[in-house]
Amino acid sequence: MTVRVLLADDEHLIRGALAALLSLEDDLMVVAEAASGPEALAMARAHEPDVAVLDLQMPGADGVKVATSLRAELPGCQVLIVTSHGRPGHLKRALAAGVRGFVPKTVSAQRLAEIIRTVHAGNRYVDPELAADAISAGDSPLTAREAEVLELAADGAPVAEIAERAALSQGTVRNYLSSAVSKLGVENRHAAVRLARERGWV
Amino acid sequence: MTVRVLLADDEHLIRGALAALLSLEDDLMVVAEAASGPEALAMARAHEPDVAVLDLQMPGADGVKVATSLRAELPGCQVLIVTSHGRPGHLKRALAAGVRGFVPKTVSAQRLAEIIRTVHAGNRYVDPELAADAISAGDSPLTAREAEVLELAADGAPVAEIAERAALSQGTVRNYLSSAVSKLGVENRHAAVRLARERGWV
DNA sequence: CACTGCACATGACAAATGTCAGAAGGCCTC
DNA sequence: GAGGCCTTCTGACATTTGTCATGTGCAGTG
Repeated sequence: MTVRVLLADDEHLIRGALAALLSLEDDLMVVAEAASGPEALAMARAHEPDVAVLDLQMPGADGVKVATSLRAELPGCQVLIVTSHGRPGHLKRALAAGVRGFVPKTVSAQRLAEIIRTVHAGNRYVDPELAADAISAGDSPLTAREAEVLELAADGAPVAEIAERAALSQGTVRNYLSSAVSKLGVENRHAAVRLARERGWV
Repeated sequence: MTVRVLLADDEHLIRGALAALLSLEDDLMVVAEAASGPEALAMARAHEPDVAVLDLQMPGADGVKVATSLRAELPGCQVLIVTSHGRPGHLKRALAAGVRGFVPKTVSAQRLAEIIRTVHAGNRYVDPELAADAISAGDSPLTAREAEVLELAADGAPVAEIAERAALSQGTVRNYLSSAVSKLGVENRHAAVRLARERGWV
């Protein structure tokens, strides 16, 4: 019984190479490839794969978003996320979206093939190191608004702009920013943004 | 006549897949693989490849640094850089370091194989799109100090800290920051940092 | 040699930001 | 229903920035 696989990654080089390698496995068959989030969805609808191997960062819609949609449209399709930069928060989001596997690109193709089988069998697989990171990073100490404001502050926008975009008063924005900064124990909001990014909290 | 290739990329999955694909070509032989900058150098010394295919972002030392060292130690080895995120400035730095080829990971393995041959033959190859970006991005308008200060400002450090680390007075730091901001035509230093990053000027 | 551009500085002012106290309404929980 | 936490606001204050004018010294260039 062969496992029908959908491969989505925006880097042609990697996608092609991966497809070739996975095809060497007798029980795996790459039935579709995609280079963007929306394309991955379309391909999934057209080919109904057993397992979707998605890159976390893709143009259009990221792996987690695609996974969420897939979950709703093709419940029989298991999702496995592959990523280069494993931020702890992403793992949490991915798991919440019903993703069954989460691995860094540092694994070998051999291992990936095994993991695809694991996931296809209905089991979960999370890279132990990423899992450890996620646990040690813990939950976000930020409230919903704090995170929202921090996100709007991400591109260096002044408070006035953040306030406008969030439909809040400037004072409120500064308060949220201030409390986020103190919760994260950093110097200023820009460092806060970076830290929250690293931890995957925004 | 076969081309002896060194492959360096920190992502095992990609490296392995690439090695497999390139090995399908009759005239290419992957003689060594590395997962970090220093390792790439060591492997190059040991195996003296004809062409080194380096990922731009690797732990230890990035592709351009490795290229610089290789240039000095193994003049016969041509360097080809492969990257996911092609920032215009990187291309310039790479070319200055004597790199013969620069391509994004969105090319196919087929194309990559051709480009390896091109580079091995002593010719240069730069992805047209990246080249266009680099040209349109132009040269950095920043002076050496401005760039230096901007870099120190990158992690959201306050002026006082930047001043200390650069051994400058706070006023001077603010002046540099201010002139960088106005040269880049952005709102504040944080946006300046982001823009300079994007353009590869820092 | 005068001119230009860069490095570096000071001082002063305006604007943005960070911090704090306080206060009101909403929601949840014991 | 009292207490706790979140959201939202205001006002006041200290600190940090951004901006500008202005100065010196040094290197390179026509």
